[in-house]
Amino acid sequence: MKEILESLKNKLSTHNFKLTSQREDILKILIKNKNRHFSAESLFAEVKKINPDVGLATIYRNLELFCKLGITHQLDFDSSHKYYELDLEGTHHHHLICVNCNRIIEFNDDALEEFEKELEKSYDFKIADHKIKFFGLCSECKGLKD
Amino acid sequence: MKEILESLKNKLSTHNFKLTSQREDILKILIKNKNRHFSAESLFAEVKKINPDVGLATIYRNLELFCKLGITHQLDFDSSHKYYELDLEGTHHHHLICVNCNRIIEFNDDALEEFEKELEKSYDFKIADHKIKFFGLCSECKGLKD
DNA sequence: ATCGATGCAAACCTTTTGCATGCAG
DNA sequence: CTGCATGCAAAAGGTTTGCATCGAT
Repeated sequence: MKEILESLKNKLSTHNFKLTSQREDILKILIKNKNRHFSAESLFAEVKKINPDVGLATIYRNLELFCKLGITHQLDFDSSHKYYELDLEGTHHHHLICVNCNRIIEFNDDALEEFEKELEKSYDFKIADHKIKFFGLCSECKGLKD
Repeated sequence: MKEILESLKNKLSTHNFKLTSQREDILKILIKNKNRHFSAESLFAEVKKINPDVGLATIYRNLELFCKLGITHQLDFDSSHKYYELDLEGTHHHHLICVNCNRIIEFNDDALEEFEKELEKSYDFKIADHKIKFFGLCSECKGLKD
């Protein structure tokens, strides 16, 4: 935990960005909630609990900065809000989204690689990244709908 | 072409929605550009060429209606605009998006079914739908980057 | 004739930006 | 000290809504 924060702070100073208390507070919240998907607004609410004086614009500006530095990345579950997620190594994953309770389950994509290779051949396309979401009913909601 | 329009108009009247000239104009544009992805604004521009008096609010209201009726569906390529696409049977597909020239190539997903079945087993999740996008370089841009 | 559909403009919501002040380096 | 970062408020951009009018049934 501590060492994640240190390495991210390090990434900031390496790129000559200042280590402000706001940036540290935002990083702390992101790290503490590794697998949560934050909107700017919801992150703002969390950071305010630590530092009531933070401004929403600071959240937006730093989320943009963090995405550029690869500290976070942007998700697009819906097209009226932007969502962000901490981008730790070895956590590349995708989402199963329950359409009933909105729970989001993450999964890895090892099995996808083969499919990608075939796609690249068929369409003469070099794949660099992907975004994959499955929608349906999670184990609990499946039961309820029977 | 003609018969697609008729069947969609039929879907409207079946559900007791009125066949206004605006709705017909919107459908005509969508059908004529089957494989284009429209923002409300770009669809508005096209419809205006046929009917200069149409209002943007009408475009929004009807795109929402058409999505409810399954005539169109919403895409989320980026989270600051909503994009829409005609939803014809047998055209379920996904997208290869070139990060260099923004070209969008569509592909079918037959090979994906097996992967889905495994996911359902592993996570005890009933998959109903999916959204899949691959990002990379298309055949032309691949060459340029060599 | 009725009530849903439309056009316009205003409202809304999320995100971005300008500017004066604050603070890390 | 210097210039980047911040907070605030205003602006921007996309979408939705209220209201009077229009027009399909």
